[in-house]
Formats: sequence, C-alpha cells, structure tokens
Amino acid sequence: MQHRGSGVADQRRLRGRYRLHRRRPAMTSPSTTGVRTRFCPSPTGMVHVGLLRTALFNWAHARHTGGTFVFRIEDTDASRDSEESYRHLLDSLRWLGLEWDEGPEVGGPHGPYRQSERHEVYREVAQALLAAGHAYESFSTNEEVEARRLAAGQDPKLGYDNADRFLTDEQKAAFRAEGREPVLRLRMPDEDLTWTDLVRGEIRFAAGSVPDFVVVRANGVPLYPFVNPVDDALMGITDVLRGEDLLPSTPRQLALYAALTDIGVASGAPRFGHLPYVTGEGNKKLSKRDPQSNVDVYRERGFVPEGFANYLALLGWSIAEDRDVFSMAEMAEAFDVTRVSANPARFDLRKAEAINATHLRALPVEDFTERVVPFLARAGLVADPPTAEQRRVLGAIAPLAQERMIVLSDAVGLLGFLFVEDVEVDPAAAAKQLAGPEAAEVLDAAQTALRELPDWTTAAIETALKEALVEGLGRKPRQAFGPVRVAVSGRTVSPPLYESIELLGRERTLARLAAARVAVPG
RNA sequence: GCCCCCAUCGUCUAGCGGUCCAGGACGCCGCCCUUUCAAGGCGGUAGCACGGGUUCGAACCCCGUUGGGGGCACCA
Repeated sequence: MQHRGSGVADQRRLRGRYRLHRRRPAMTSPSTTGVRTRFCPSPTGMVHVGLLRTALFNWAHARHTGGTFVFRIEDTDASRDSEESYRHLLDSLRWLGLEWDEGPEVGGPHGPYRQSERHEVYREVAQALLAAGHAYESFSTNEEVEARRLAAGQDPKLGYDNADRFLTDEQKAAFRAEGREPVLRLRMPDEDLTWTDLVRGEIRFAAGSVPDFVVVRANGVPLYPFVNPVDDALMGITDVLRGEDLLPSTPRQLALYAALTDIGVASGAPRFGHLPYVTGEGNKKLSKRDPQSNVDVYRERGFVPEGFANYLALLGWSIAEDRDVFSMAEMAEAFDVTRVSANPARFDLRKAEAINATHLRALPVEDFTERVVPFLARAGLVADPPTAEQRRVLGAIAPLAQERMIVLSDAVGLLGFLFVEDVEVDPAAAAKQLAGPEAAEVLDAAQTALRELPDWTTAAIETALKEALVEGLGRKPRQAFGPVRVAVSGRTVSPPLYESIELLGRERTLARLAAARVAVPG
C-alpha cells in the first residue's frame, strides 16, 4: 500500500479532492448517495458475532444507499494485536460476503487503512489542535485529580476536573522542571451536546457532564477516542454505525469533530447510529469469553454464510412483517438503518439453526455437494478431492440428505455409513431397534430377501423388503424398517432406506445385516 | 455514586393514535403426510412491565415508578 504525504495541509488537499459533501442529519433514502460507512475493528483475537453483525449493518447501509463501505484496521495496540487475527478478520468478512470498497488489500484513495501506518497523521492533527487552542497540555496526575475532588467533597468517579485548562507558561515550565510530561486534552464546549441518533432519535448530554479528555498520552501515543474520529474525518465517513457501548463517548467525538472542522480537517460531524447489543443467556452482552460468541464455531459447524448472515440481520432488523428468510441482496435492497430496533437482541442458536437449514435446502444440489465435501474429507470419509466412486455416491445421496441437515457438518453423521467398510452402530440406536426377538426376525428375513435379489435397484429392494417384512412377517412399516435402517446406517436417522441400500451395495448391506443379527441379545 | 440507553408472546420481531379482543418467525404441543428421523402442510399455546396523564380514542404521545443493560482510563 502506498504511503502518501501526511501533513495537515496535505490531508486537507486530499480531502478537498476526494471527499463528498456531508449531509445534515436526515432520514436516509435510496436516492441519497455519497454515504460512506466504515467497519473498524482492532485485530485482537477471535471474531465476535456482535462485531460481525455491526459489519453486516454497515455493509447493508452502504449497499442500500449506493454508498461506499470502508474497512479500516485499528491496530494501535501492539501488545494485543496480532497479524494472525488481522488475517482472520479479513477472512471472516469475506466468508460472510461483506466485500469492502476501500481498505486492506483493496486500497483506495484514503489509505493507508491500518492505523499502525498512520502515526504521522495523528501527530500532525494533534499539533494543529494544540496550536488552535482546542487542545491543551495537562499535567495533573490521577492522584492529584482525585485528591482535589475529594477535597471539594465530590465523587472522585467524576474524573478529571478541567483544572489545567488555563495554565500559564510559567506554570507549565515549572511542571516540566519537575520532570513532568503533559498529556494533550481536548477542551470540551460549554454547551449541551446532542445528536439525532439513526436508531435512537434525539440524544442529549448536559454541558459539563463530560470532562476534557486525553487525546495524546504523555509519551506521545494518540488514543482511540482521538484517532478514530480523525480517521473517520479524513476518510470522509458520513455514517457511523457502531455498538451501543460507544454511545457514551459520542459527546466527546462531537466536540472533537467541531474542533477538527474548525481547523479544516473535518467538515462537520457524521451521523451516528448506535446498534443494540447482542446478548447471550441472561441479558448480559455476549461476552468474548462465551464460546457462543465466536463466529468460527458456527463456521466450523457448517453454517453457510447465506444462513448466518440472514440470522445476524434478524438481530435488530426485520425485512417485513411476515418474512424472515432472505438473501444478502434482498437485505441490501431493503435495509433501512432508521428501522433498526434499539432493543438488545438475544442470540438464539435454535433460530439460527432453523434459518440456516432453510438456506441449506435452498442451495442447488451441486453447490450443496461441493460444500459438504470438505466436511466429509476432514472427517476422513472421502478423499480430497473425492474419488470418482465417491463422487458418484455423493451425487446420488446429496439431494436426499440435503433436506435432513441443519448444518454442513451433519453430513458426517448422516452419510458416513456410505463411505466406510463397517458401520459403527450408535449404541442408543441399537438399544432402540436392535433389541428383542422381533428385530432378529426382521434381520433374518431382510437378509433372505436381499441375498438373491436379481436386480439391485431401489425399486426392487423396496418391493423385496416390503414383501418380506410387511407382508411376510406382518410387521408395521416402522417396526419392519427400523432395525434394517439401524443395521445398515448405524443410526435411527438416515437418508431414505432403499436408496441407501442400493448405494451401499449387496455385499456391505448383507454383511451389516448379519453383524447386527449377531449383536442382537438373546 | 454519576451519566446514558432499553422495555410487545420463553426468544427475535411487526406495530409508527382508531383497520389490534396485537401479526410473523424460532421453540413447544397436537393432527395430516409417511419406510424411521427429518422436511412439508394444517391447527394450537403464549405477550403490550406498572401508575398517572394527553386524547372522542393509546401497544403506539408525555411524565413518573419499577426492572434490565451499558459507560464513566494516559484500553480499543
């Protein structure tokens, strides 16, 4: 990625060149263009479902408005960031189908898109803020602030008391003489800070309720509440959709934007939309420690991106009164941020599975088959790529298996019996279907019926088994076929029986019936 | 403690003053179909937190209460 000049004047020029006009807070409409949204995670560990939902909504908002979706990496914390989780982030976004228009590996006119490559920019902007008097040097230590609040009979939790706002040069010099280095704080305005939140409407913070905050550390390292808006401004972000947890920091950002606008780095504040939390069991926000919050878990279980994205979208948004299954394209078409719910949404695994199952069934069979292969291969059931014979079996069984699965990994348990020499019979299934003398009779009759069957076809197998078991033994279908199914597939749930037997072939079928017969107690 | 957000079936939601004795989905429970299990079809179960207003009329507007959640770093 190219690094360009980064002086403030440079930035101003660049912005003048690339930036689109900012709009006043207003409800979005499809005809409005120039919307620029962004997704800006920090690469510290696993990808959280709430994080991905935020990305999805930003993507959808950009696509719906014909705008631009920007991806920026906030890797300013070297101790927690890792290249591995950076790669993983890109991979997860792409997996879900969230292609970004500007960002890492794609480039764009506002790069670089990794904060670790933008230090110069922040330094310049901070200096400009200081020079213009919007920021000032502050020498107070936390201990001193706390002591002052206590002395004034106030709650120390109130934080910094703006005491260093009007330090004279002599005072500053004295502090420096003591060996102190100042932090840079932004001077908060003396008026209420309000905005019209895209999802929550009017929000107001009283003047004086937010203290002057640190913008650059004493050691010169800029802080998140500073670099984040600076990058947004420089990248021309018009709509900030982020988690509700950042709502309380919005007043500070508004103040920063006012200052940035004054010095020509920004032109007004973006619109903000604070998305509700995704919660887990209970009502607590889904913790990073909760295994349910890790997107990889779903991916590895074989959720398809279409299904997972669909479910994620349902966490706070609905496409219509009587519908909840839709594609990404349909979402982009219909998405309206102002209709996102402000309520926290509980991640409901059962519903996620149901939505996924629907998408799985809607897949063209060939597509479905392709997606199942890696799961079977990983389980050691088929070669990768599968052999011609394995392909033949897969092609035949896939359409029958498709509607019986919820996630792709279900294929391992459902189809495994077709790709091994001997089945391992599920003990619970055996207990249920391979117990008493009735089962033994059924297995004997089935072996007899199939042993000399001239045509090894589904139709012939069906006729033979029905004649032998239903008519011959007078069994009800469920009693007749239950033991056979378990003997052959090892489970009580399998693809349709006759087709399965045909695919399995005479030899393995008879061997399994015999093995099951021997295993029947008594 | 201070500030902020939220409040419709168990869960996710529709509802943006009358068409709501509140609609859909997941779950759950029946029934049908059926070679098991699913899938599919049909039906059922269950909700506007509470109290005041405003209004001819309130799930929808306002205030309060209660309850839940979040934020208050030289972390992102």
